[in-house]
Amino acid sequence: MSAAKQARAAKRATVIKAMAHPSRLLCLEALMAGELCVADLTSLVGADISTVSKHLALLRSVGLVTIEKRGLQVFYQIACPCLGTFFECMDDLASSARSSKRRAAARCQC
Amino acid sequence: MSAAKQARAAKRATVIKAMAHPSRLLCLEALMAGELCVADLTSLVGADISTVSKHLALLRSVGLVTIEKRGLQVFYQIACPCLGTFFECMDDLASSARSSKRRAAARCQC
DNA sequence: ATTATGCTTGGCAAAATGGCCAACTAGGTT
DNA sequence: AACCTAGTTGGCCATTTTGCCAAGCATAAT
Repeated sequence: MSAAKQARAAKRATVIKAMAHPSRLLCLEALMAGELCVADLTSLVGADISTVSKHLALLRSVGLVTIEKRGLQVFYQIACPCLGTFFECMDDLASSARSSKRRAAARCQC
Repeated sequence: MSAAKQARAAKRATVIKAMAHPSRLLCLEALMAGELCVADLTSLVGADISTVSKHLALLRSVGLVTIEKRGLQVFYQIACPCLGTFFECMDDLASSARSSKRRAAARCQC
């Protein structure tokens, strides 16, 4: 029983950890408007292309994005359309951190 | 423009990173059924109480939970009711990782 | 065939995280 | 006052994460 819950928590953590980085969130956000290749995402993030490639590989390994190779390029695409709503909810939390219970709850309208 | 997006991504990452650990997810999940004190959560997680206390402090620092002190105990409470839906979505992703785009998208119904 | 382009992978150093023990604080009890 | 009881905080070490460079790989162009 508890073992099953811990296993589930571990799986969830794997996916959530994959999102838990500014560069990776930036990529996810950009991809929500449509697919982009690695070069596009690299200029967006502003890091070395190898770094961005590894970030994307991580997102892909947990299923948050999928790829499609066309010619020399690799296009990354969002696999989970629900992220938008969730991100807005995170924004609300971020701006009401450490506030009273009532205020935080009021802001969260998911 | 891009600076604003990066700032937003950083804030989001702070909140999401706070969730990105099995023990913290276990706590959040348990708290969704109602408030619990640190001792309760500690036996649930199965780690040292000091470790759990630090996990909870982190969740609180980003506004995911709030506290209420009563007597000697500190009761932790969920601040963001939307987490349930999101977690289910993560479960779907976790079980369809590395699958084709079509399958992954089909499973995500958020 | 050679070269170029787009991306991935290996390796390494710096930084951040996680977990335990020990020490401390705040609120109750005797 | 002395003593519990419930949590928090500091310190330390082990592990993980992050990011750059260099090297490798696959596809396309010349």
